[in-house]
Amino acid sequence: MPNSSRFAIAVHVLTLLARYSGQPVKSGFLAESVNTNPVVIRRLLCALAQGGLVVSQTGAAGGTWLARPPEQISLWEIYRIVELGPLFALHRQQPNQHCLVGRHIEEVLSDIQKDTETALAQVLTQTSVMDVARLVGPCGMPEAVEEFSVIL
Amino acid sequence: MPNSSRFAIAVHVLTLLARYSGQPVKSGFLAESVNTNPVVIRRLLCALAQGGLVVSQTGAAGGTWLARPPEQISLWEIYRIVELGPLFALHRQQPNQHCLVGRHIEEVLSDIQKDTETALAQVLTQTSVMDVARLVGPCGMPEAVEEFSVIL
DNA sequence: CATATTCGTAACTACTAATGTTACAAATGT
DNA sequence: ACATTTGTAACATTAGTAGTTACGAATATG
Repeated sequence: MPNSSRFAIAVHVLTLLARYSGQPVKSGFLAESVNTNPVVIRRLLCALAQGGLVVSQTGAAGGTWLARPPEQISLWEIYRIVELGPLFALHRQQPNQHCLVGRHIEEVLSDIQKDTETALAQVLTQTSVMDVARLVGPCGMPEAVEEFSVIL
Repeated sequence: MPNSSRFAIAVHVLTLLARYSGQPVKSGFLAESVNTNPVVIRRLLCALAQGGLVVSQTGAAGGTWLARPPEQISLWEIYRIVELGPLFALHRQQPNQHCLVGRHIEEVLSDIQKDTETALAQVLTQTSVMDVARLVGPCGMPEAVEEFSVIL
């Protein structure tokens, strides 16, 4: 089973930021929508900030917003930032170097790893955060951040 | 990204079986090449046998061999059998259904999941076990299974 | 038929990664 | 000043992977 759900959460969070663009959104609000702990969200936002996708501000009236227009943020960028490591792992222990297969299998697999990564990149590059925001529902209605906690 | 090295090990093992085709190969021999425990190999072979890629026989002079010519076994088949689950995970907890994004994000991500899986399949389908066996080294030299442990 | 060999599988341990949780310092608007 | 929010450390929990031992079942060979 695949490991982290960070990519899914990151897309979710960035989609929210796109829909509430212009306002600083708080980690607690995002956590409510994702249904997790605010610290989990802040950890993720920290990585996204270092990746240049969002900007955060501390203090009262602080929060996080997109660093760029959502049309210019592709899912591939998000994936690269939050999902460390390749699509499948190579050998944990080095294979037996006295065996012809053991001596060369890692390089062959490494090449295949690169091919799969390229294919994944091609797919994820085609979709932007804005695309996701539109798919989720009609965009442009500037709902207030406050409203949401009321509905909840 | 799946954290397991099962796919790498499976390709390694099947490549060995392709190179020693015709003979039943023992799990202990495969384990020596992979540099792990024979039980780990047998567990993997068990899955590959259920997936129809190999045949095993118990008892003295037993072992495992390919169920089909290696040209007819693609890496995608292997991946599907040993690497359970999609390329990236969705939310662990259900998102907040009172939020528009929370209500629809899973379906959007699920569609993207399918697209990435299709792309991965296209890449991995292009390579067969025979291709890997050839990349690893000159094929066709029917080395005896015995020789290997001597070299070791 | 008896025996040695090998697979299939259960049970247990060790290790690692992901996630949830609490706590608190630093920053910032009012 | 004070309340609020981020950034981050520390720790517990859970799940998945892999290594190991053990043993029954199957099977070739003498």
